[in-house]
Amino acid sequence: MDVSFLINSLNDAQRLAVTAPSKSMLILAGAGSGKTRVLVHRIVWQIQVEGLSPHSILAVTFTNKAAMEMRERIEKLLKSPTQAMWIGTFHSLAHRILRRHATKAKLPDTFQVMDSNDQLRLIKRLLKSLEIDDKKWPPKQIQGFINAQKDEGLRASHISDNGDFFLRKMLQVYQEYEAVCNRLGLVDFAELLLRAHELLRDNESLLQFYQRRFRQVHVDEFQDTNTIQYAWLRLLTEGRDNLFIVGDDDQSIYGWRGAKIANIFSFQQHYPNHELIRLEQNYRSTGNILQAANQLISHNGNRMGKQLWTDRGQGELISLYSAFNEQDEAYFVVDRIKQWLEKGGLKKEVAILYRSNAQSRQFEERLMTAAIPYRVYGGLRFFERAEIKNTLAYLRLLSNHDDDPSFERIVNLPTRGISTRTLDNLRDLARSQQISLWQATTNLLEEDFFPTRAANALKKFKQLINELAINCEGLELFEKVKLVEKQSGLIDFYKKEKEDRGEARIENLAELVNAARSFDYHLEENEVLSELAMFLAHATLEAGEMQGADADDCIQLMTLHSAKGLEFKQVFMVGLEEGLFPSGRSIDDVAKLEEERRLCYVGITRAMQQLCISYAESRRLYGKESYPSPSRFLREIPAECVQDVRIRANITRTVGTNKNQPILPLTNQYKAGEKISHAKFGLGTILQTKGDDKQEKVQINFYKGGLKWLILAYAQLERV
DNA sequence: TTGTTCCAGCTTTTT
DNA sequence: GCTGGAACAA
Repeated sequence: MDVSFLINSLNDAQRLAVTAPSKSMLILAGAGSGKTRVLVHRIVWQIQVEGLSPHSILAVTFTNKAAMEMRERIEKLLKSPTQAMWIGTFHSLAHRILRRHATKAKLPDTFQVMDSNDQLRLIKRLLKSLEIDDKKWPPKQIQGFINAQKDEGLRASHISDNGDFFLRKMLQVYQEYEAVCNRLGLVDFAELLLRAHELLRDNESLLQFYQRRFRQVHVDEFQDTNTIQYAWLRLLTEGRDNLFIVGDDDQSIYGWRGAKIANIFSFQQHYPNHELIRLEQNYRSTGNILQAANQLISHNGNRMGKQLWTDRGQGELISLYSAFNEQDEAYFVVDRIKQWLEKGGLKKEVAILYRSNAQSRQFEERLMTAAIPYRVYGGLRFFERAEIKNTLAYLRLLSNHDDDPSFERIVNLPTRGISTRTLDNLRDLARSQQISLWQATTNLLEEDFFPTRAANALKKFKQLINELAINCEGLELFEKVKLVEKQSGLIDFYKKEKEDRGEARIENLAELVNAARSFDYHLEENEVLSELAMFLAHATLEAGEMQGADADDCIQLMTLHSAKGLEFKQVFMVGLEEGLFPSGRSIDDVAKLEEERRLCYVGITRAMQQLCISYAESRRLYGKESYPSPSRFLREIPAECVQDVRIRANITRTVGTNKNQPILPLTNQYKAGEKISHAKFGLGTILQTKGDDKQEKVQINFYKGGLKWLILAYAQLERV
């Protein structure tokens, strides 16, 4: 068979990666170096040349969008459908496995996934019932704590509080939270991964089954994997030498949500036979842009090392604009956009990238007055909208009466006269008897516990849910959704809202019916679940593309984070000021600062033709005027790549020298619960750890000094 | 049960 | 300086 089409279009490094014989591979793929292309061609190569069945291929991504894109590109190249191939996010694959082996995973068949909002609500409720002060133990922090532990593979029972009061409470909530989730059949995002890992770890035969099935495992954006995700990959592949990972340590920007660049280094140890290939030829940007990016990122220590290059010439210089204030900055950017459009450029080729969402407003206002259409990324997503979540809560309650978060959400929505007092009674009983709110309702109604009014209201609610269940029987999925929207009273409820607002909500409800109509899920073997339950899981795992058609030609506004993976001919990177970018919260922490620098690197490398960087000399922030100094990153970009747009700024831009970071000694790993002593702050207990080994940070609760994050390498801690 | 007022908090985001 | 959530009054 002629497979030249698979390799003709590739450069040498890409071809090596695609055609290497089966073994573990690490592809260090720089920005714009054709990483997805390599992944896609590699998979098709394995099928068409190595003769692998699509059935035996596993490909893991981080976002649903990336997974879909990969599947489409493979199908296009392969010219045949790929249903048999497992391509998906870590979470959706974990979910799939858990569905198939729910019992072995100690989950009820009807288990449902809850999103972070539901999780937070559940934790808040838990704190109330445990009578824990949410001032001292903020729910958000507890949520972060629980998720961080799960990301590390730790259950509450694995962690010892060592007598630390603060930590003990955290653990108590964690433990209680685990119990409630188990009782209610609810699984949060981190739990999906942890469960899936435990399932394979503890079931030898099952593990062997999947090891044999997946002859090749591919991972995209490997630098974003966290501990448990990597552990899961290791279970499936270690010793089998069949793990193919693609990543870029310089584009790791998600450390704050558990991603560990160190996994790349670990990979090199755990898979000693692996081959390392660097993709350094860039097909996206001009020479100037790449030179700036290379120079900037060279200020980071602890890199795998990589130099992007292009054979396409230097291109235009990078523009630098020093704005008087944030309004001037927006004015300038929109002015340049007008010029771009006058020269015949398209709106969708232009992106404004900022560090924080709050910065978008200035640009929106100016674009609006200039009557230039734009699109802001990152708002609420479809399945996260209140009206959608409310409808889904009804549907969830139909499929699982014990789903407390859903019960809480809609028991009095639309209002049906159920007071907080009544609800408190329900919660008390549910808590003391370890039953769900639904069961508590049933029990208390039987006992004639409530005064008539409350009792009637509750009966009405129960009756409504039961009736809905009966009426839904035998209906198509979308008819169920329609019926629930109508009979629950939600539609009438939203009709009463302010006109435009209510109308938008009702439109969304109609859209939900459409989503249900077009939802086609082919049940696989072993999957006994109803279509409804699968639809609900789908809604949680894939909160939905942010709305607005891609086809629309408009200016793109987004954070630097959400720009990762995208490219634009004209990029504006705005707000390069100390305290904003790098963020003020990262300035005195080496690891965080390096992540900010990587973020800047990501921003620069989004630009294909023109990059324009700006900063403001004065900026209104949180109601106060501030006078930030220009970002340090500006000094790390070589002067010869840059031109000042106005004679104004006189920041010194020197060709950055490699600040050779001292090689810090490898530090001891601390675990939550360990007691330590610090020269200045005294005694304390470790709460959690974060970051890579040389820049590992620990959160410590000091007996005297309170909560602190310290860098282990500098903190000079001693075990007690 | 709704509307008002007060107050904290304020990077980044996916699943 | 704005927002969302919680506490409170009518």
